[in-house]
Amino acid sequence: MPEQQKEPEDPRQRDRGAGAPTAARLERTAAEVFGWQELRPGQLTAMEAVVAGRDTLAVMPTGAGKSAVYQVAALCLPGPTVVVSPLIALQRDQIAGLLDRGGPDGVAVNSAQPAGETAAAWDAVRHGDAEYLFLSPEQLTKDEVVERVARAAPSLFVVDEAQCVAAWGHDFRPDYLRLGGAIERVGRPPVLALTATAAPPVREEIVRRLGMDDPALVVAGFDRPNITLEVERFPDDAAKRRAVVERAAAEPKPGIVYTATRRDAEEYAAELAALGLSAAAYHAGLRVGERSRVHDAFLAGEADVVVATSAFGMGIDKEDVRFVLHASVPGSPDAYYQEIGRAGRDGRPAVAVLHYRPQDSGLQHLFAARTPDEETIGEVAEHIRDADGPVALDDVGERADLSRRRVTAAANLLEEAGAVRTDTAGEVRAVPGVTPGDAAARAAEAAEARRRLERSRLEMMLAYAETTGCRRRFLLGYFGEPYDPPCGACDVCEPAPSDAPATSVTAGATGAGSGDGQDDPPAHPSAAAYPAGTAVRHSEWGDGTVMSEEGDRITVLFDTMGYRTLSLTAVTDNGLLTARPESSR
DNA sequence: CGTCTGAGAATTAATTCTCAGACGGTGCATTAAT
Repeated sequence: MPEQQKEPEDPRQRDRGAGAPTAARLERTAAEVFGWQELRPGQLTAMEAVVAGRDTLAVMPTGAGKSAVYQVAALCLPGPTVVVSPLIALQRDQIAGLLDRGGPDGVAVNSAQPAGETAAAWDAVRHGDAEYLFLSPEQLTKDEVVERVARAAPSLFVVDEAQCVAAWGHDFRPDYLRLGGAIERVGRPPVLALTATAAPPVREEIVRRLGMDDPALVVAGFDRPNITLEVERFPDDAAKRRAVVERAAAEPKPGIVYTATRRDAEEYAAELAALGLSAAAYHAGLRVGERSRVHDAFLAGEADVVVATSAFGMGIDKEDVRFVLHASVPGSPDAYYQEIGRAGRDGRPAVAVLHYRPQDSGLQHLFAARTPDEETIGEVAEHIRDADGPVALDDVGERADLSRRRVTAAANLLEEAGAVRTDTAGEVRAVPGVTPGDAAARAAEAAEARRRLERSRLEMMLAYAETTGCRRRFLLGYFGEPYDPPCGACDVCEPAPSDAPATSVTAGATGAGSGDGQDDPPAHPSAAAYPAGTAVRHSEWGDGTVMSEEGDRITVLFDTMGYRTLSLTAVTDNGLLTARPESSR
């Protein structure tokens, strides 16, 4: 597999005296303890940074390669390693994987295991018998847990599936946004954040929320050239449903079909089963037993197709998934790339097909529009002020009669708005001079900015569905990776045989002038003025950064407005955009 | 934002239509009732 690697950190890092011996030690550990004879370049780079004591953000597309980074690095550091993982099932898999490979012991602390097991886990941590301690972010909101972890003096703090910080932290699982505080409280060990998919603003948010200091960024193998990208557009629902079912039946197995609702998952699964396929639905409304049965059957190769909501995905460590179909458009390119990334991990051909009907974006629009109500934020602000000193969020929740989740989400927003601070004991207090009314208004403004970003992500997803350019270029551009089309593996660069007239020739494939109008337009003179990464200021939308360029259009991520695609002609004609020095950020 | 559902109306007796309201995704931890 082609492995691309970026090291924006100081290249001199490699030449430091300890560099080479560290690499050798890491490689030896990987081979002797885990049986990995070879490390990929990205893996080794990330391990070296971690062992050198540096905060590190690693963006790597496959599950197996990511875990190896902390598993090996941990053994070259003195104390235990804390691994924050979003799903208890994922923690179990990791611990079982360590056991299978004869690696060091891992233990977990969570609500789903018997008290005896938790007690044994803490014993193992206290006696230095556990190299890895797996926790959910929620566990780290408990003083008792934080104190026990701090006493164990961890030498590394890992946040696995770190995209959850940005994707779930704002509403669904707000304790993700409080991990930075927890890291401080357990002694501020070096932080390693791992994710398969993170666009630049998501990376920035992970770094900021976790309080990472001058982190090394390792991005490896972002493109997945063996996955063919297609979009099929449908005006009506019935035709779309037929196409999804037919495609799922026709493609080589196994595969995944993603739906927007639980109900759709059930219906598509039933239709496929009626055709004689081994198909099962998977969503969060199923009983735990049924979920693990479907999950296990898929991994064991006993199921042809799993039809699922977004609940199915993390922890699907299966190499030979041949297709990922979307029966509805997801809410962002981030979610889409994450989901199609489960196809073709073995490097063999796979296909990702988005079945697009514009009305389907309505549901995603709703999700992106939801925002915490100002009244709740105001109430929380008042209770924090009335406490007249540091107060635990649990107590605020009790007094305000609000769920812990809502209180935490509100407190996070208030903190972002500068109206509340969290102290070293994890308790919150009001910032003097800010009235609860002001606080709520500022927090609501922060929430509104967030909502705009979510909506613009959805717009980018719809733009992907409607683009007339290379789809790979579009997606990779969104993730900050320049790409020169044609890719030869999307429906734009290489139309499917059925709708490609024999005479049509891919633009640029031959020098012969057929005059078919496919020639690229001449580059706009000012395109060069705004390469990806350029910091710009818009007269109306404020500061932003150019994310990608395509033809005469550039896509800019504005700090408070989200993603916007601009016509360069309009930009230059009206003087809308000025470059600004990077340092003004 | 879009779709489904159920109540009630209208209307060629058992369907058809309309309209208001509900609902839609992701998981942890904790608690209460068996």
